[in-house]
Amino acid sequence: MPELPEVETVCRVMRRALGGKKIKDVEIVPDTIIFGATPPEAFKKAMIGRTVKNIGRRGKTWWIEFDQAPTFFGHLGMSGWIRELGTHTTRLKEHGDAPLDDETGRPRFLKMLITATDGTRVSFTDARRLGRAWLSESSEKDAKVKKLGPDALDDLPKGKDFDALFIKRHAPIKALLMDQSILSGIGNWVADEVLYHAKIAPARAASSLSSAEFAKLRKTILDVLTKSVEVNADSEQFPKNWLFHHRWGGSRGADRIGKHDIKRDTVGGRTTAWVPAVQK
DNA sequence: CTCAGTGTTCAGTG
DNA sequence: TCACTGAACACTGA
Repeated sequence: MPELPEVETVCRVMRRALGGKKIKDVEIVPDTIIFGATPPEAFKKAMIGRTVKNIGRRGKTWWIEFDQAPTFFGHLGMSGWIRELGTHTTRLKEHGDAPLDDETGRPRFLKMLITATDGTRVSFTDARRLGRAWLSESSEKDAKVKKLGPDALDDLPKGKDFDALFIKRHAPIKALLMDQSILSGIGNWVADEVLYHAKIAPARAASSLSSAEFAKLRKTILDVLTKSVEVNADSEQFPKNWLFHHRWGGSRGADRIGKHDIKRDTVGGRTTAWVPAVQK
């Protein structure tokens, strides 16, 4: 269930597994929800025999660029995951990754399997089928990528440019942080984590933030994203003082962080964990 | 059996 | 048209 840190992590996995390699085979499990109207043959034609030139990402959307157009794009939705087969992964459940099927030895919920000429295999799994995959000429021309705001980690606006993204908006700051057309990559848990450390209540109208709060917010976005990418989005390695460790622990709202109560509300249409004693 | 869930999109409202 | 809200989507696991 990926946000920017998880997507960046799987991009690094793909880079290591497939970078510079030629694709020998692509298997598609037909699924008109995930692949839309594009037939399996079109994906195979675009990828088999091609050499991987670059793995790219903007927000939660990623792509594999070859020595020849088109480029293959993907979005992991709520439950998609990518892994290199034959390697260990320690984060199966928390990332919605799929265990191996006992009978076939292949991942459950397999949607796509890419094999390089050296035998390396990379799988794309998605239990809930909210993920998407498509072909497009290039990342510069792709309609979906064009709609994304700047990447929240690699291209975060500075100073007044950052403030300007929010300052005239009256929606809750959390809802705007999760709006992919403003900044791309922040989802539900990152937004909660960031607002907790920035000491800003999630339901605050964006326009009510002071310039000092905007500065704090920007720095906190960078800190949370940088740290979580640094540990390959492995939440067990997130700092002890992160809200993440508590957010799903007590779903009845009885959970505490330090000496403060964690409250659960719906903000921006999503379950929100926050700490009223800290966030104002 | 019921419900929540690390996301996006679209219909409806003002 | 824009800003915003809430429901729908699909399916597993608790």
